[in-house]
Amino acid sequence: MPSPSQVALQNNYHSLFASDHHQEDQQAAPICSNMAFSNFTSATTTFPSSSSSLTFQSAHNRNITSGPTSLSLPNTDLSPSSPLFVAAETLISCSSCATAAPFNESNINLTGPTHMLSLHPERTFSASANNFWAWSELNQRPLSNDKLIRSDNIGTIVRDSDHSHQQPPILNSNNKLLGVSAMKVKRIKGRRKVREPRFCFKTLSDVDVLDDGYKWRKYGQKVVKNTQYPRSYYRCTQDNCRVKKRVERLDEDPRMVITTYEGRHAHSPSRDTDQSRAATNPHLNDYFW
DNA sequence: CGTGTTTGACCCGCGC
DNA sequence: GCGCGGGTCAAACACG
Repeated sequence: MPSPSQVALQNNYHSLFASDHHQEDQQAAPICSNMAFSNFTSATTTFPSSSSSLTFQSAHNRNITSGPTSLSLPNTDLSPSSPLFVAAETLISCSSCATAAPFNESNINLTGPTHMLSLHPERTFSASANNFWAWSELNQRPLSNDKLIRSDNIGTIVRDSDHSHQQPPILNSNNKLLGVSAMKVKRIKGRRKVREPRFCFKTLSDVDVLDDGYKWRKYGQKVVKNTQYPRSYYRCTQDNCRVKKRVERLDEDPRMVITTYEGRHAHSPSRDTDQSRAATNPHLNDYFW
């Protein structure tokens, strides 16, 4: 019996990143004959036609629930020129060919610096080893991480510290979708300290805290200025693991939950969760972080 | 009693 | 230097 949060995840999960800026380098990998996926660097997603729509399904939907519950994104959200980010465990299906498949290394051919979003080190789609954070090499527009966070209150994806010399990509102009930003730096007693990498995603969910396989302890809640919904702060309960996450609802669409992870887990997801997940669907871990 | 949440106070970076 | 505001702390509380 899945927990309420798991049910919500099964029913509603989709993870999506996109931004408005156009880039010239195009790299699309077909999943079915009339559907393609592009990574952030290519910044161009190909659709069968201007009137078609894409449907995102989670692996959980497909394998656990009796019928697929999915979210059809309106065409206005995904213009052919918008880059598209999909979490590694997300299934993508095409409205016109009725097929769905999880993104993975075998059915998608990705090249370039970074593509899909996953917190799982073994599921790195990046060309740079062990960097499983989404980032872009192409965008040179200077914008600090702080400004990005404060301008939209959504959160950011932050590059791996190994690449902190590069300039951050940008959110789109509508604050509707997400982008990638630079490392934020914090100092301890005058010494420069590198901030942990960040990764955030937007999820359609009834519950605020999604079951991501890790155990979290809430350590704070804050009402952020000019926002309707409070932001909650969580820390991983594992000893010696300093991963944190923030959870907040989107003002413009309260159905959406913005989850921002900071840091990398130094351990596997909690065993209990893994077992319950594996019992329900033996292939689920193939798609999960 | 152990574990997790709540919440007001505090810290600190940033902009002016 | 000062004020603002996001992030964190920690005591009190809730719950199994």
